[in-house]
Amino acid sequence: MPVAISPERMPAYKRIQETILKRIETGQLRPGEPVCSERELARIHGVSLMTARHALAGLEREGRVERRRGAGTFVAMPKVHFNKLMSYTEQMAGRNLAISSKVLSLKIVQDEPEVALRLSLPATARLLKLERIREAGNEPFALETCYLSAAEFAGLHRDSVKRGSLFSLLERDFGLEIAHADEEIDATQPDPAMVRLLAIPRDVPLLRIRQVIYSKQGKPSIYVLGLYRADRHIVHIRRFR
Amino acid sequence: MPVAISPERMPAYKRIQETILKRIETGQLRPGEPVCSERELARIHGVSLMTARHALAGLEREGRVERRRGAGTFVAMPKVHFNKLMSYTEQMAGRNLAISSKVLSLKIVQDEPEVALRLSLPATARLLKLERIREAGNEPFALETCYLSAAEFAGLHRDSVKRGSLFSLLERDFGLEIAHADEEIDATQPDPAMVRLLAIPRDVPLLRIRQVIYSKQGKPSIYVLGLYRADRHIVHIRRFR
DNA sequence: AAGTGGTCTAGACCACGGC
DNA sequence: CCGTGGTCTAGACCACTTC
Repeated sequence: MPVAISPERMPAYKRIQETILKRIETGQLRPGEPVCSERELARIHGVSLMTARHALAGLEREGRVERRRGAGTFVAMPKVHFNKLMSYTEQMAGRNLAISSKVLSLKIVQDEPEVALRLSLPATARLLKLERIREAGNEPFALETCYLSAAEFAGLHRDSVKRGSLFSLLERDFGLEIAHADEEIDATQPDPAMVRLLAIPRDVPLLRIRQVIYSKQGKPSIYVLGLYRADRHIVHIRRFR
Repeated sequence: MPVAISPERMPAYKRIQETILKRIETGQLRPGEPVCSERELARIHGVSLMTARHALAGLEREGRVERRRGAGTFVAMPKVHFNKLMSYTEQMAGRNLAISSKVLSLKIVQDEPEVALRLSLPATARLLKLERIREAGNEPFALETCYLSAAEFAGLHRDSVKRGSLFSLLERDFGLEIAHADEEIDATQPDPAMVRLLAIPRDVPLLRIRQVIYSKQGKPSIYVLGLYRADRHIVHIRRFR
């Protein structure tokens, strides 16, 4: 969670946003209920109308609030998070499946130049390669292979990876700020090694998802190759016209 | 394309946006080049600074323009359209493949209640069902089955469907305004009928994409079940943290 | 130093919605 | 009718970038 900056040097419009967000998050303000009007906010916070407007307009852009001319401003209905980048751990948290993962290997490789290129690194760069089996209820569901710059993420050890989510580890220990990921999805027939690893019949196709995960600075930081048994996984996305 | 409202009753900030957009689209203003500053715009259009600001802020939200404090406002780099909803025809337009489609059948069905439910129609509603083979270079690539409310889209005939994109047909002849689509992606083994229809080997998996396409009014209007040979299709999406 | 965008004021009129 | 959000003015100071 981002630490709140001292409210001293925070712009007025942002202060107003935070007080409203706090009231939404604590449940004092429920979805559909009216938020203070622009004029009320201006009076309460001792700012001009334009500033109060700016605050509400920002919240509307973020989808937290809905504005209806002539009627007022209302807390938006709870967000459905579309196209949200989540780790396997996070995705499974919503279900009541006992999810675990098994580290197959964590090593440094230098012979996968095509991956290095995806990460905008020189073809000869040293890469951390992490292979994991994802399981739910002790049944293997997927194989995920992550690649990271060995130079940038030096000090990543098998022990730290074994417990908990890689995302939160990288965010906490390496200050990585994840912004977005570009994904390519197709499907393949499992090869014999995959059939054995995932303990699946030969005729279950695998969803293959290649992710390049970018930091807020726009740097490609992680490359993930995931193979998911297609009879147990569905990808949900929303597209816009 | 939305018809331009008479500029008489158009807000000043919107007029300013349009003049800038026109200069971008005609190539007078190229990506990376500076747009007039707030102060210039205010002077040129005879409006206050806040109004000029409002115009630029809107363009920035839409990703048309990039603002850098202390430096200026610049035309944004050409948009990469992520998570953009496009018909098969539109997707293929970018490639230099001769794409065509063959209508297998267009009929009215009443025995697929699960589809009716996806369209928020009563289970017994009559549905238009359109089955098409998509081909590129005379090679079959995909099977797409579209469902629409027979009541709402009465008058859709085989002849009109045979030429051109279904999307543009519905947008033009039925005033359908498409807003977004929710997709589910997984993969399956082709059954014998699919092997024959697509003329593929048995071991090529199929990407299965189920789309519910919504109108701007929020009504689910089209349901599409697509089966794409996975060795010839990749789905691209962007996810956000 | 000059110019830019970011924040802000203290007002104004309009169009729209609900009562 | 009154209150709401939507647009707009004519200024102001600040932080920042570029030169």
